[in-house]
Amino acid sequence: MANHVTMADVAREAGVSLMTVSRVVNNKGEVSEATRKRILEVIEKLGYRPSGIARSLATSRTGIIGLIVPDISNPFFADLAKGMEYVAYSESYNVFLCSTEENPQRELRALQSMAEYRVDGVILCSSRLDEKHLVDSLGFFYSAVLVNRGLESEAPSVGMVMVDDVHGGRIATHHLIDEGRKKVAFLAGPETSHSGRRRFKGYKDALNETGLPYASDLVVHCDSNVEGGYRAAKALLSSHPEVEAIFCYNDLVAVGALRACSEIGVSVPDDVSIVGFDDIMLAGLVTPSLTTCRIQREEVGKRAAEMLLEQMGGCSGKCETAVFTPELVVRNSAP
Amino acid sequence: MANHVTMADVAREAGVSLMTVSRVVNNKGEVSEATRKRILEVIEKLGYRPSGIARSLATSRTGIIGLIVPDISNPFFADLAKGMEYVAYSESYNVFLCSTEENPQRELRALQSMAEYRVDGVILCSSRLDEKHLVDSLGFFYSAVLVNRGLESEAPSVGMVMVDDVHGGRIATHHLIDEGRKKVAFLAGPETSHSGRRRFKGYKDALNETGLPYASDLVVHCDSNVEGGYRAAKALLSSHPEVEAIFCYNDLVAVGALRACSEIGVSVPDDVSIVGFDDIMLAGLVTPSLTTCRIQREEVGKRAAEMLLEQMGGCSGKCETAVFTPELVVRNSAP
DNA sequence: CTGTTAGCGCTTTCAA
DNA sequence: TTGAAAGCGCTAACAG
Repeated sequence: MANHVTMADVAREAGVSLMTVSRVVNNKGEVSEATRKRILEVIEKLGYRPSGIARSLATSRTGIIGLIVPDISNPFFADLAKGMEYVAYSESYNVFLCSTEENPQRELRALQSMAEYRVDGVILCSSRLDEKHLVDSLGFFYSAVLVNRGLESEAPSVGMVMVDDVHGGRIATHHLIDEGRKKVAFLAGPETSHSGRRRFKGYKDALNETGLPYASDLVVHCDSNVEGGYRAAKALLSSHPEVEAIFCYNDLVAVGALRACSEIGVSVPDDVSIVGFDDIMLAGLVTPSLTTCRIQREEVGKRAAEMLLEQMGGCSGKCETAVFTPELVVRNSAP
Repeated sequence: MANHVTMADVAREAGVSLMTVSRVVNNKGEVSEATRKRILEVIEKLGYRPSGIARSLATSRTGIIGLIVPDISNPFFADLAKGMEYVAYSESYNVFLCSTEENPQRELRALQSMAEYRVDGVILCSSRLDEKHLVDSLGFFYSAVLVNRGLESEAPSVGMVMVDDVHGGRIATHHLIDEGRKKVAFLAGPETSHSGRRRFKGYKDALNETGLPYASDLVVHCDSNVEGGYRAAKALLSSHPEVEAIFCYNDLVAVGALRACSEIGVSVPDDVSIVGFDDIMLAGLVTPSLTTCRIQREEVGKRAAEMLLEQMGGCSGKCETAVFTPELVVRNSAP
């Protein structure tokens, strides 16, 4: 059962004014020890809980940071969230997390409801929205940080934490080519993914730099999970058995590709070598273990939170950008 | 930049009263087409967003459901959250997710902040709180559903969704014993875990039923993740090399045990066989693949949300309990 | 040290 | 079909 005890009830019961109770509740201003103690007792006795809603309305501060991710069951985002929450909690903010199932509609709705709820700031990860919707939505927040999603237009007080996906795509693809593989495919993840596009650019750059031809039918979009990678790899390998290597959008997709290979009797890394992206825990656990591009996910999350807190703290003008560089982790799927 | 456009601004600009704007915003009550259109235009032009805070204060409804889990990076809870959110969103509730890092203090804080924010209902998963703190905290909510955590005392309007862990522990342990293993250890997970205690009961029941002796030094607590399982298994196997089988608190722990075995040259399942719990995706992906007890996680999440919505809907008295029965999935780690 | 007076932005009566 | 008044529970800014 919920409580309907209000501050007024406490004040009446304790025989003081609202303000005195408020001071005690917020540890603000001078209150004599005697009354403080009495009020505390009444609060306890009545089971009073202050209303965050009312307080927020009065102060126009919620103490809440919104965090929006495409899919919380992707360890990449779960780890990011962990880093971000760590910082937020240590500054006594609470975190309002929404997972949008890779669905731009849901993303829009999450953004909207956070705007309506007047969160103090929002961290938006790997947004799948187009530039216009994104900029419009961001306009409703005092401060915001974008993770892994650039902005073409100038947006005021929007921080950015980026991963150098182009670089990641390059080194991953180069690694495959250095092994002597000529036919390198790319399982590109969701079409809406901006990091996917940048990884694709890195992939193409590497092909160019080594004089290998680019073949658009070796690039296949897929869902950003094991199932998506499995399906895409199966289709790809059956229509293009000449493929010698696959660069995957992320580790989940790569694990799916691994399964597909094992199922159709293609040996990894002998017949086909595979590189993933992210270096989630799973990457080191599958057989063969996955060569991948490591991203310091918790650090990315922490940095995003710090940036947001700085922004909320004051100087709202500055629009910082932090960049994390992925590094290649060589394991057995592409030695 | 945030907006400070209020309903009053819209009313003034449109030359109508507050109420008329409110009616348009909420699609409630009769408003002439002409004024409705005009108001909508002004809203668009001014970039007005209603304040959820103010609305909640006036209506004492937030449209938010709180979800608290010990660790969102555990796929078990991520999947649960997915199922739960699916139902919540389809009823146009928003979900406020908090991950407590297995820390009872943080759990208490999450509960408290959700109570202060007057969420319409809360779903609390695998609570690590003791009975008293738990019952006290629950008292602040209109409605609540507990997942995977029983309550000894009677609590009004608290629904429960349980997994039959005792059964799971029994069948897992029996499976190991049926293979001919006599020395069966249990990696028990966190001491604070209630499902761990129930799985332990199942484990002991199975030993009893087959006349095997129970040895307390074959039961080791550990963190609920791969690292925890790895460490515990390593310690266990070095002090008790006679162990022939390990039942693990969950799949993450089991995967850690798998790694430990492989590292110290113990073959699974030849020397030691291993059974996990949950059947997360990872279970089918590691080598050897994991025998485990499957829990229909998304279904559990959905059921919890449905139960909460029913409770919020009306008849606050009834205190339902749903039980899900885990089933054994036999793979290679314990054939 | 304590209390009073105004709101915060919205919705809920009730009236026009 | 529209509006005015009151209040949701709290805090800011002054008084005393």
